[in-house]
Amino acid sequence: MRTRGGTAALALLNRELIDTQSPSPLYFQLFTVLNDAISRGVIANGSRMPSEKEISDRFEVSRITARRTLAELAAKGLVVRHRGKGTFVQHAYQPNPIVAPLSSMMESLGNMGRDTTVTLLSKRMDLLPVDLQEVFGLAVDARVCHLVRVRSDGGRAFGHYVSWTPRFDASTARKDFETRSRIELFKAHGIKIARVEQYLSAEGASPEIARALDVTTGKPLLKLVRFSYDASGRLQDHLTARYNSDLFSYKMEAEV
Amino acid sequence: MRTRGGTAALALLNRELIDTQSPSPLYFQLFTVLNDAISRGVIANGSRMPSEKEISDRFEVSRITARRTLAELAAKGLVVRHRGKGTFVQHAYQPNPIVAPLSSMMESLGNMGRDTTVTLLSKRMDLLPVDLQEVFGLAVDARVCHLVRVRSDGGRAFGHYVSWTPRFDASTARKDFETRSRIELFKAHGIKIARVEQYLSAEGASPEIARALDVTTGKPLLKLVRFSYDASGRLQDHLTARYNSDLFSYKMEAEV
DNA sequence: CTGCAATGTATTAATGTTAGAACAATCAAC
DNA sequence: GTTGATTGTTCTAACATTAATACATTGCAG
Repeated sequence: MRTRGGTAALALLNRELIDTQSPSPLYFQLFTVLNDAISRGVIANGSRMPSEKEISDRFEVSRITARRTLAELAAKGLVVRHRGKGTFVQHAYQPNPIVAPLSSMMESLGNMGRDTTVTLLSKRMDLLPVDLQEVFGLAVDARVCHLVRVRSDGGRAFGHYVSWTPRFDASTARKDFETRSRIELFKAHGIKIARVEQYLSAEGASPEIARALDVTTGKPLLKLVRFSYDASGRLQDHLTARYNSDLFSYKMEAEV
Repeated sequence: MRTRGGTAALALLNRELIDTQSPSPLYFQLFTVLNDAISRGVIANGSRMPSEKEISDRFEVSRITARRTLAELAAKGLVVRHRGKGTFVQHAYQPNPIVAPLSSMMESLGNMGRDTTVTLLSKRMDLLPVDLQEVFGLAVDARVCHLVRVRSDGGRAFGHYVSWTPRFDASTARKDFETRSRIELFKAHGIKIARVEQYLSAEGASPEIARALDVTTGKPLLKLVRFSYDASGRLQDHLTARYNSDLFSYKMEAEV
């Protein structure tokens, strides 16, 4: 029997990763597994993907399903397929994902010596959503500066930010929100933050955020919610950040 | 026209939350949205759910799909349905989710004055997975103490822990892993942790973990990976924790 | 009781998912 | 060239999802 070099990726694929009982289509579950493996570089660029037969054997699905999975990856441009040869990863992935220190003002520190850029998706003076009206303690008809931004590294968006800041006004130029750091902007508007409170959790990508981060709807994202208060205890800023955890994670170190 | 009190929950439901283009069935996307809202107490216990017609109008789906959504919730026991009356939430949900301080040894502090319990799902001397062999720097055939535990609060599992600890041995009683804190166990085995390194990200629930945490496969979970080193820089413990973020989140406060 | 709103039930139909099977075309190893 | 592995193509078939429509049954307000 010939051993054509084998498929290293195969060893990483496990029947336990998919669920026949889930209402989500099998081909899509498999797509998610392989897509993530490629995005994270677990299956290296240029390497051969498992064949249709290997996938169908390994995961106990029909060849049709295995085929559909690879076809979706090919449609997305992550792999190329050649009759008689096989399926190969073609994806200039980011070798090391961004690892940001988990500090109080992490968003601004997200650079970490990296050349990240911010894009302003939307800037409006808007009514607060119901759940924030209470915490801000403003009039229900108050219009508050509402920003939606995306942070990218090497052309790939990894963070999505939604913020509400009463003291920001319409006067600030769009470009300032893309080029100047958040701390600078706070200073420029006379905002002095004395205390921040942050919550970390996970959330599936809504269709809107999935579009902005170029991921599939429902993909698990790391979610950070930050409340920034001034010395008098008044809420000055509310930020909700969502991160593609294939490209970004928080790191924390401590001496014990 | 009569106004039967209306459905408060309706205001919280947004067309933007579902994606017609997603391969995931619409009824399942809607189920996820409503299930989460009930779990988090956003839709209060005892309150009326939106009717089939309200859901189908609001989300622009057929009544069949809206109906299927409510039927799934009823099958799971979260709501009860009465012909002519409507659908009502019946779920003794946890009023305040656990909010743990994000500190170095957070897992042990997860109690926070709460009465959480640990269940040991599995305890084996096992071969290390490939990706950990390198970081531990042990022989490939070394058998390492491998624990799988679940932490619950009020009968509901919120955290799933997988750990690898070379210095733990077969002698320790199962019960010790459920009753004694991790720090105590480290001490008892002569392990002195000098430095920890932690990474936070998000991950969809695998079928196995979904079962342990009683959530649907693919549900976004908060993931923490911790490396614990001794004074000589040797890795003494590796922990992967996954949290149901409906029930648990990390909190961080800082004076600036 | 009447009328409306809500859930329960049924039918038809278009489309998508999964499986099994057979065969064709391409590539590389021998 | 022969052989085996791989992807491409084409069937059939069972089942699930979603929609549109109609009608029945139950509960409640008036």
